[in-house]
Amino acid sequence: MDDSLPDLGDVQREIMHLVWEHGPVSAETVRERLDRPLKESTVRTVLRRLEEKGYVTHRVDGRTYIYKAAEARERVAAKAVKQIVDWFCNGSLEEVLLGMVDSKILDRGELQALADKIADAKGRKT
Amino acid sequence: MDDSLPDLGDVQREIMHLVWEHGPVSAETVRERLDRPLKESTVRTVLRRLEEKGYVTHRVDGRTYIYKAAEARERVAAKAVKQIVDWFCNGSLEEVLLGMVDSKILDRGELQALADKIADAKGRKT
DNA sequence: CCCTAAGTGTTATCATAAGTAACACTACTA
DNA sequence: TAGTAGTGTTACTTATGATAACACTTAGGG
Repeated sequence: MDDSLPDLGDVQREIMHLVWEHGPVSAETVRERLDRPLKESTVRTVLRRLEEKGYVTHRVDGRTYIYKAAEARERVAAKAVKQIVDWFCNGSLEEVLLGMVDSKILDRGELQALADKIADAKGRKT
Repeated sequence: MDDSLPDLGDVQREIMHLVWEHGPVSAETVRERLDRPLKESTVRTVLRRLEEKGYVTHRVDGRTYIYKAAEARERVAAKAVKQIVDWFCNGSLEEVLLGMVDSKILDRGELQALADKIADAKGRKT
């Protein structure tokens, strides 16, 4: 979970979402809340693989594994973004942001607002 | 090349880099510049697959296919970043940026500078 | 005290995709 | 006209994700 994009398939991502949203969960809980109708064993397999990859950890409660996220959502996202920026824009985050404006993903106003908000936040904290 | 992360393997990414850096290129040119020693046919296969995925297009020059990028680097990066932001941070780019600070990928100073630069650029243009 | 159910460990199948490449076909050019 | 450069087709291997069955274990109810 380090030097590559979040190598997560659809199911894995969905499950990570549940783990992030609903705090520590058992496989059964995950299965219940999941949209798609998966078998217990399937859910457990996915959780195990997520653990192998370092996305979650577990503790044991009685006989039950309780999984929790190993890292916050935004951190995973942040690393992924960094990876993209490094791969495609030589590390220039600015370039990516401008690319977003360029491809209408972000409009100038939003970017401006974002810049302001960040500038503000920093002003207060530093 | 739309609703998912750049689904590119290592070789594919390397080749895209060459295409982006060196403008329109033939398979042979790519092969020459590539770090790893790949056979012609391998390079052509990769280029063909990149074309299927919409990352490059080609025109024919004599008997030779000349490939060029279908989309600018920053745009591909921008879309990828958007995907990440949507998947992991409910579309909040701000959250991701703060996540980057949080995971020491970006320090507050840099973020500040970035915010300023962007604010400036906008000020000039809008 | 033993059996059942809940939960885990192990193992497997299938599909897709990436990396790698050989081989066959075709059409200029010397 | 033959060789070469370039393409089209096809293929093999490995990895991983989605999915799941089945076997094993143990705590708790009867």
